[in-house]
Amino acid sequence: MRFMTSLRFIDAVAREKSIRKAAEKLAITSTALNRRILQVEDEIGQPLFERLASGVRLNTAGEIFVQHIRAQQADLARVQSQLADLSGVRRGHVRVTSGSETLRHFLPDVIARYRAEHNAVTFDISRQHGEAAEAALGSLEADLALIFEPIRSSDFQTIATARQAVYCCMAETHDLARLDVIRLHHLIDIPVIMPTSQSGVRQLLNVGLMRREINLAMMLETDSEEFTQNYLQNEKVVGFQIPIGLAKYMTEGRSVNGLIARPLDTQDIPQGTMHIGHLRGRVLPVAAAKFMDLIITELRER
Amino acid sequence: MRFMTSLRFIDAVAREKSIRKAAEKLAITSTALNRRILQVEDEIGQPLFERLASGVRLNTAGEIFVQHIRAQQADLARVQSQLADLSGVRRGHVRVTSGSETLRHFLPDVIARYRAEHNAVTFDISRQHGEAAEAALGSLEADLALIFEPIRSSDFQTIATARQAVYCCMAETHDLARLDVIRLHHLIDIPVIMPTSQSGVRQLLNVGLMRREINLAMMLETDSEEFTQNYLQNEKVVGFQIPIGLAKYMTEGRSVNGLIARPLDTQDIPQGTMHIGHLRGRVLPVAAAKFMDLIITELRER
DNA sequence: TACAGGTGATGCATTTTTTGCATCATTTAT
DNA sequence: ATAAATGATGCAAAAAATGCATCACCTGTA
Repeated sequence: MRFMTSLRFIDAVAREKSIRKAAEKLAITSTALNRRILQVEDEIGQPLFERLASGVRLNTAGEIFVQHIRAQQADLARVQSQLADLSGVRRGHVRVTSGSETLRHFLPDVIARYRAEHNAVTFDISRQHGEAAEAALGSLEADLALIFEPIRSSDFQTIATARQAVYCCMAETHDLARLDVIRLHHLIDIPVIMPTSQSGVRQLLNVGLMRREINLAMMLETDSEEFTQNYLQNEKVVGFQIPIGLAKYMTEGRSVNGLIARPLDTQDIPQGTMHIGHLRGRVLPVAAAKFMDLIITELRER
Repeated sequence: MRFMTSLRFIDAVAREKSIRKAAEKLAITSTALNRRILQVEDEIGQPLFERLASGVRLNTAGEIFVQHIRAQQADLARVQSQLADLSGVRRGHVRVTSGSETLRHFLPDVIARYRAEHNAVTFDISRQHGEAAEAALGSLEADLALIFEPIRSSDFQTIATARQAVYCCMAETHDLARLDVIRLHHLIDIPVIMPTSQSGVRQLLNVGLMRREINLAMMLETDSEEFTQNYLQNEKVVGFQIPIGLAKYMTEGRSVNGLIARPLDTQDIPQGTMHIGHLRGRVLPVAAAKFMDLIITELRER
């Protein structure tokens, strides 16, 4: 898009905080880039960047203007998606940001199902915890976010939610596997793997542990679902997960790959809410909107 | 704004429905304009215009794209206004569309008051009846609309309303001037000037007349407030107006320029509502938003 | 304190893009 | 049939964008 060039360049400089670095990324000389910026600043009637010895930084006007640029880019993407849609091509690009919970089973499933019908649609999945995910929506780097507790910003517009209880996850040979529902006191002196403190699951756990004044034998803290699941197969420890992060049927008590899931009693650990939504006030591209519809449908079936 | 040139050109062609005509208005040759359009169509990947022998016309893709262009232009205007505002200049441009009711006293008053404080703000006032006013908001040709009954589109976001009774307006020497409140049957056989049927006042009148099965002696139908007011001074006829369209103090029974206003009994003619609002989902430029605040304040005082 | 390594800005020649003229192929109204 | 519109296109001229070399400046380091 020729007519977006100058704006795209400004966005790049704002991100790199340096004209020369941005120029390199954009594969042009710093001279050309510098002059484009000077020209736009001239047209706007005021500088957008502060010039520092170490590079440049957006000033207040620049912040406002770059936000406009990003909104414009996002809207252009929506328009292109809509145009592709009406030409019957079903092209498009969807940018999703999510906590780690959905990355293992849920999102791969949903995306595969979506692409089975619209194989010209491409995806961008970024893994970010709640706050960062909301920021990504705000700076228009992502279209959709799946956030598990809590929602901080009022700029996040929730489209659908799903209540999720916390499950304990362990080898099927684990002593606790015999219980149908696990109480917190069962976990005393049992080694556990904890999610990191940014995660929603961890925050729910903290609430319950605090209230009951229970300390768990935390043997390891990680934000990697992959590590946790694999480790559980090797040693008799307990991990935590919500249904959306578990393989299908595990919530029904079946074991998968030697692992089994048991719910924590909701008297001990409250249920959390998974939020699916986007930036308030945005009109999503067709592809993103349709993908969100599918997510919501799938979510209801879980 | 160089980076808006191509988009501005396309908008112009869409409005003129002809490349050559648009080129003339834009003070360039049709060749240059034609090629810019071809270039954008090429980048978009599909045509935006249908080529007819009599000119061009937007196709579906074009409609979508032009709507995007106008949204961009409006948002850029908002950004510029915001930038001017933070530089302390208080520059800006406000485009208001309104029925005729407010053009005689209300808007001139409010604008004068606003410009007394912010004299670098310029205005654009267009007179349009309800439906057309809403369309102007939709195509982003106007920022604000003042509409007196009824609101048709759900895209219109009402920010404030004011109830307005219908008044009879006549020479102070008119027989009916002696009454404090006028009933519909008083008007039988009295010559009246009616607003045109698009106007909200006329529609309120129609409702009451229909219900009471009364026919008025309509001597003239006009959409010109100016004509009506001037004519009332020459002949003993009755015109209709709402308070916002009257000079101050006329609703209190005082005469102004030999004319006097008397309310129609609300049992006969229901009160109407004046709506002030903008296109749903729009973020208004600073100047427009502040001007709307002033309108609302003034409205409450009437 | 001097200096090396980084930053953005600028003059000038070169390349790329845009524009205008002349003209073509079509369609519509007379 | 013909005249008068329309948008498209080849080609040369004008304008704009780019790249190179270099300047002026700041910062951290020896």
